Amino acid sequence: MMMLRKKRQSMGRQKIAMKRIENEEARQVCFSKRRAGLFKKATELSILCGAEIGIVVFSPAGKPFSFGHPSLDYITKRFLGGGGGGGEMVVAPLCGIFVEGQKLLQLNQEHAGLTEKLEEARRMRAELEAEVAAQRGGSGLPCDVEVHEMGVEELESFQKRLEELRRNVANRREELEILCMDTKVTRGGVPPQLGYGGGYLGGYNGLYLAPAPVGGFYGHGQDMNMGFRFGDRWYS
Amino acid sequence: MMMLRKKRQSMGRQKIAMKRIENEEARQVCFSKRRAGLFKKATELSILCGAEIGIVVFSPAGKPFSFGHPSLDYITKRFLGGGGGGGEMVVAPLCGIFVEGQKLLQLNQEHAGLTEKLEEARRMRAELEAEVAAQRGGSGLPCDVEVHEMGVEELESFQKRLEELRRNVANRREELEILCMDTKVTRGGVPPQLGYGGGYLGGYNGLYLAPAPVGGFYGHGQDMNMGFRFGDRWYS
DNA sequence: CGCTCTATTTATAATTC
DNA sequence: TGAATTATAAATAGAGC
Repeated sequence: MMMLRKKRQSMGRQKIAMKRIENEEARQVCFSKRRAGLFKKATELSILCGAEIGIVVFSPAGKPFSFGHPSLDYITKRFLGGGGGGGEMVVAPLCGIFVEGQKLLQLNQEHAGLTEKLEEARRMRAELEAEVAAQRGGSGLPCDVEVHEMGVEELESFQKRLEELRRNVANRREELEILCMDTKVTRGGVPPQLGYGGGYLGGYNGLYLAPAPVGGFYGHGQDMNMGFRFGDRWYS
Repeated sequence: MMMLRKKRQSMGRQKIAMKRIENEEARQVCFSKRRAGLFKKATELSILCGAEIGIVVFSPAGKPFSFGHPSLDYITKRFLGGGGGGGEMVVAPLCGIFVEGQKLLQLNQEHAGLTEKLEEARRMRAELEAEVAAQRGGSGLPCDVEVHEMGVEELESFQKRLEELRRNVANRREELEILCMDTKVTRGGVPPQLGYGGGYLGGYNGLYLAPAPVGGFYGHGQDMNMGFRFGDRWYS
């Protein structure tokens, strides 16, 4: 028998022409994805090769985004100062950023610190949540291994607790029998605190989450010359 | 006889770890390729989406490279002008102050928001910690109230567990007695597999937070933070 | 939007010249 | 270095939630 292949769920990635995407929505979507991709590439480059990178991007809607490793400020200063190997001082293009960065450095750092702490707190929370869920789910009883590790005193007190519990269980059964189960009462379902059975495992780091760039247009740009300096030369 | 041409001429692209490439030559090669790739991506982004991009990169050897569309200069001015569209700001100082004010405002708001979130996360964490502690402290056994809420089936299975546990406890006692306690053995610690009850939930993929490459390169940097501004926020 | 999924296109690590 | 080649890892277009 043939394996009945599921109907194609997508046509897969299609090749696209290297020209401005006319559809506005598609263009915005593409921009978001590719900006993320670009920043990721930059991150990788800096990590893998120890390169220092600064990027500034204006979205089609005119919203500014930037990336910097170690920081835009640093890159700016370095660029201004003429950098190490290059020797020659590249003039003022980024000096404004430099000035700005100088004064904002402190706040930025503080901000970065806060973000980090937030991350950590959240991670911790997820872990704890999972732990709670695990204990609850496992009926809360210590497993055999744990019992096997106990010392005499621990065993003793543990035994007492067990006795107590047994009494409780017995009582409860009696109670239930008396009630004669003509009512499906109580026990709505899972206690609310439990939430998700498995615990949150969140895979994605929402690092790139961002407020939607909404903004006016500004009419210029498409046909201005593009190029890049490569070593000592300019390419276009 | 067929010419078995199958012999692999290369192993193809191999996956590489996201960490600094130690081999200097390989690092340089990788840098060249990836810088080209980065600039190409930037070009595509600007063409496809009409975005305006400026990039500055320092090679691991300290050589500066830059990319700009329409030009680095333009990007710089625009960035300085805070999206004014005109990009005509000529007087750096004034411009800097202006931009700074704008950003300060943004950052301050952001700061406030983050602080709030941090606090909330901490509160949540404390709560969960308390919960965990409570369960732990109670030797992990469900308390009376919980037993009192159980339904018949639950009670039944719970009873079974209790029986099992009792057996374990008994066994353990025997074991201990046999050992005659002339050796303080066992109880070393927690068996490795047990680890922390919850297990690792790693939701975090350090993609963009990668530990700085420890670039002893330019003699600075270890403690600088990497990050980028995305819309209104700074990410690190 | 922002995230997912899938099928493809691209980017590139490894290798050779 | 630099320019191919090759096989595989990654990015991402398109469509859906």
